[in-house]
Amino acid sequence: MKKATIKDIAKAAGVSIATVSYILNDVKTQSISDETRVKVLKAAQQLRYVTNRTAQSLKVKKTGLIGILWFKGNDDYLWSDLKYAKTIQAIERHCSELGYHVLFMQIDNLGPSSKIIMERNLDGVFLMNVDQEQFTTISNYFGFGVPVFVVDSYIEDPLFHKIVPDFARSFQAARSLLGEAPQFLVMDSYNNAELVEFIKRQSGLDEERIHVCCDNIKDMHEFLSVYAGRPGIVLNEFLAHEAAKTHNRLAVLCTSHCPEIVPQGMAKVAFDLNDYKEIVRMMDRNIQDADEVSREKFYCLSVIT
Amino acid sequence: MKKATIKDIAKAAGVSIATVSYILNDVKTQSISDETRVKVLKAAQQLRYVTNRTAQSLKVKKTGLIGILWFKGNDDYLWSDLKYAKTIQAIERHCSELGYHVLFMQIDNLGPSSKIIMERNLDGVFLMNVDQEQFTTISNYFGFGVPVFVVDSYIEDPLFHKIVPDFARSFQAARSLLGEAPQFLVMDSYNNAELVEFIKRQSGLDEERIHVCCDNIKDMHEFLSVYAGRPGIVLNEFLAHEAAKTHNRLAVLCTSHCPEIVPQGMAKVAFDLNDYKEIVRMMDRNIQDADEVSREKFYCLSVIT
DNA sequence: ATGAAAGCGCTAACAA
DNA sequence: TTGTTAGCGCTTTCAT
Repeated sequence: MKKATIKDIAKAAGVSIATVSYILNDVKTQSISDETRVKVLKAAQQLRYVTNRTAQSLKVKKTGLIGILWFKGNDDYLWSDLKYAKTIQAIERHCSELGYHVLFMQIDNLGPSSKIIMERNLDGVFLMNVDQEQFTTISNYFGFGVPVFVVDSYIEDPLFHKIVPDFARSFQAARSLLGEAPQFLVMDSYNNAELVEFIKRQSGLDEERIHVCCDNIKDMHEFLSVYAGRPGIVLNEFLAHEAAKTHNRLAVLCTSHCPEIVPQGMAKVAFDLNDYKEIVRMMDRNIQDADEVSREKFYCLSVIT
Repeated sequence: MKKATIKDIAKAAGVSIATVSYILNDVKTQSISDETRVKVLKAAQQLRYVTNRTAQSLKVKKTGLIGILWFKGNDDYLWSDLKYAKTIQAIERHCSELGYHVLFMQIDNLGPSSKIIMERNLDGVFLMNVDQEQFTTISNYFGFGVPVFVVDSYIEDPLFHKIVPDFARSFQAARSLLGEAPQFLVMDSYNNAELVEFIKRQSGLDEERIHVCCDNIKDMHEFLSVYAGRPGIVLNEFLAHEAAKTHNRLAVLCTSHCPEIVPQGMAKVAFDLNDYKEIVRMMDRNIQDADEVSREKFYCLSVIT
């Protein structure tokens, strides 16, 4: 029970393989008589033909494959799993809409893993949660014209597109939801140190009023105890749950993309994962036009309140 | 800046492409002089050669691609996202160990989507959360010898391998952790109705003592109110959190694979995702040996207490 | 409107 | 030990 090829169709329909290819691909520059078109299509159906994308890719030098490389540093936090799970879902959904398939890979060191980009001839790549060092590693791994979009990293490198939540607007929104200036910030951690710094800056708060959460939840509660009864901002729904045990004047930025779990009555600001539709479209344009000029290299996931 | 091919290497090293192929693939049946081996390897490195897996796949008729098709019915529960995110992570990790790459796809209807299996020539497939109907759809889509492993479905079809948590043992464990017979069961829902029935049976409880959770959390609390103060079992950590608000004699089966979020002091039974190592190995064997006899078609994720 | 044929990059059987 | 070559399934140019 072997799979049918265009050759089989050609034989069955009594035409050449070129003709079959024209018809199956609906090539516009080629005119085909209705008669043969029907003949071929019928044969294709009977033989249960499906395109062999491997062969097609080899020929057209486009695989239709988008890679998602997820750097899973040491942190194995639930919030991080969920955030990226949601992100991956959004990316896959929109890639799918445009006919792309998604290769998913967790990596812990970019060197060997990033070979996948070249080996598999990925058309485009999403990099999630990479730090500066990995960034430089990968950036000289290829100037091969593969569009690379980086999620949750804040790096000034014109080679890459950057995607982050719209922190500026979300802090603003949080403040206005609180109705007063926040006194402190508790935030989740990122592999990319620059992003952490960027977030801190955006919050407008002094360093000592900011706590970056690591594995130890005790530290957070200790930090929070200083601000008892004061209003503050928490990044990510899970930390918000913890903080809610001792604080009630909180606004939470839903960086894990699960606004539904924020405790009732707590002010929340979410981000729009549907923005990935536009982002994937942009990647697609980059793929079509190798030298498409993309002015803007920063994409901010828009705020939902 | 084009990518180097074995042809380029051959030219650079002054040998034939066959020789290059032999060396790069370390073909055992072929003896190669140390001299040429070194020459070729050096050239390969200099040219930054990486295998073109597309071409290779076409030739050897193995893509090294494993598909994960995730049926995301209507339910878009957090617990479900997390459960399958964790599962996908485990599968990817172990596939990676064996040199496979993972194609990830969310589907809402199996017909068109499952074309990916044929188009991309997937070597193996994991199907997650499919119901009976989709099952039959896909099962006649191919007897193409692609090993298919089904996660969270309970169907008697010798064509597929089934993977489910070890419910029998986990109920047992839960009971003994409770120290007494559970009076009720609250469980998460699955697309696969048979699995739901199977779980109910395994619990050993009467139908009316079992509540299957849908979107409405109110229903659950209503159900629970009947059993105030009585011991019971909850499937999945998130529901456990809800239930914990009114009940304290609970044992939770961690079907979302996040035992770390079970409230302190609550009895919990988890499942071992590392079992996927063996499962993926089994799939690998099936791939190598098209007609490998696998006696056992059921895999139960083992219990951790 | 249709077909012949080259060739994408690779492997492997066969020849030398 | 090394090289020649056919061919995997497809697209596409150029003839017919």
